[in-house]
Amino acid sequence: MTDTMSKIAAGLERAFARGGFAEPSVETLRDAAGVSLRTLYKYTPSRDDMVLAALENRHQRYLSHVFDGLPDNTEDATNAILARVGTWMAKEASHGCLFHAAVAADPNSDTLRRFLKRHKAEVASRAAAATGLEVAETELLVIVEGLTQAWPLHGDAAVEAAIRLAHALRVSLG
Amino acid sequence: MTDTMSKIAAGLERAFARGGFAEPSVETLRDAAGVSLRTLYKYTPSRDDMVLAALENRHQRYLSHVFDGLPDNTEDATNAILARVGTWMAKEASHGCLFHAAVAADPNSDTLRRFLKRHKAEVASRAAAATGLEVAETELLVIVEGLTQAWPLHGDAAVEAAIRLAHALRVSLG
DNA sequence: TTCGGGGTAGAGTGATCGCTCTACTTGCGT
DNA sequence: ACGCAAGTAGAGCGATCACTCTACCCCGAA
Repeated sequence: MTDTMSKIAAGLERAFARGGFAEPSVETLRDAAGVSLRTLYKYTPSRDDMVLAALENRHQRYLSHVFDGLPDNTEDATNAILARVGTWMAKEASHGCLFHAAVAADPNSDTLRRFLKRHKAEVASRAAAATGLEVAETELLVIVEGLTQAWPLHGDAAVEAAIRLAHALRVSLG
Repeated sequence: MTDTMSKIAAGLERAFARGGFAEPSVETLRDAAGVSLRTLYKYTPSRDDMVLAALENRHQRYLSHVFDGLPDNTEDATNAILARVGTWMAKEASHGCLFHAAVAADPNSDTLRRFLKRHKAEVASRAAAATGLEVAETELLVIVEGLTQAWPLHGDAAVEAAIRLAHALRVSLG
């Protein structure tokens, strides 16, 4: 990945996160990317490609933020993951999950739906491994997704509720 | 609400549910509503009003589907609510929550954000009352939201995971 | 010194969009 | 019988959109 490409991807992610996927015109995206229209189209030959580039950037940054350097103890790791999802929402995603937003804006795109599925599957699998809750991966996904959607409405109270839910789940598994 | 208005609202809801909020043109919406362009604009004077009319219709139908005629026993009611969310997803919302989709398509609209908040607050409050879990309303919202988001990825396995989570929550509350 | 790859600036194009307007029809109360 | 409210059909308008194209600049290697 060239320097120009990563600069473009970061700018596109910022623009779509701010304005959603429907509204920003290609000119707005160009300004956010900080390159000329010709260069933007060279690296991302259509607006749809710009969306994909932004999501790829988002995917890597999200995984990094939530899963890098977790504590070894599985219960500590569980609480850390949920708290980090909260800080991610606060700093980056006050409007909600960007992948769901992309699918919502164009629900009939198979490419976007596959991208969403891949992203969530990797999140769930990494969370299951770090928390030691592999036998309840779907429950874990429900908690993380629920927290992501409830955070815009309840803020940190949603984080605490998610942590209590995860604790109850762990207890119920013995 | 006149006959024409409810026919329009039902058609608009169908059109936005199928195509998302960004893509369908007003001509497509007119076809879905089954009226002339002039009549459509008489009842919903702008495309934004068409979105609001569709969401209002959705709100009523969703509450009806999930909460009408629940069993009295709180544990049965809990399972029934989560199962009904699953059947709702299967029949009506295979692309995800329509309210989140609307906000995602236009994340800077205060009107839409307020609408989303009102909808989710009413869902959470009705769920808390029916399940007897008023002290854990936020946890309940996390479960319902998590189920809604996880269903497109895992189908009925998400419903079962949500039911297990709700059970663990009830046990942990004593 | 020259030349080519990779960048900028920005005008232009055809299509599509939200929305309005004119002209006509239909059904009902008096 | 008549008038009016409420509907249909669809052409037209101005703005905006995604995308292309021309013309130019800069810099490092041969």
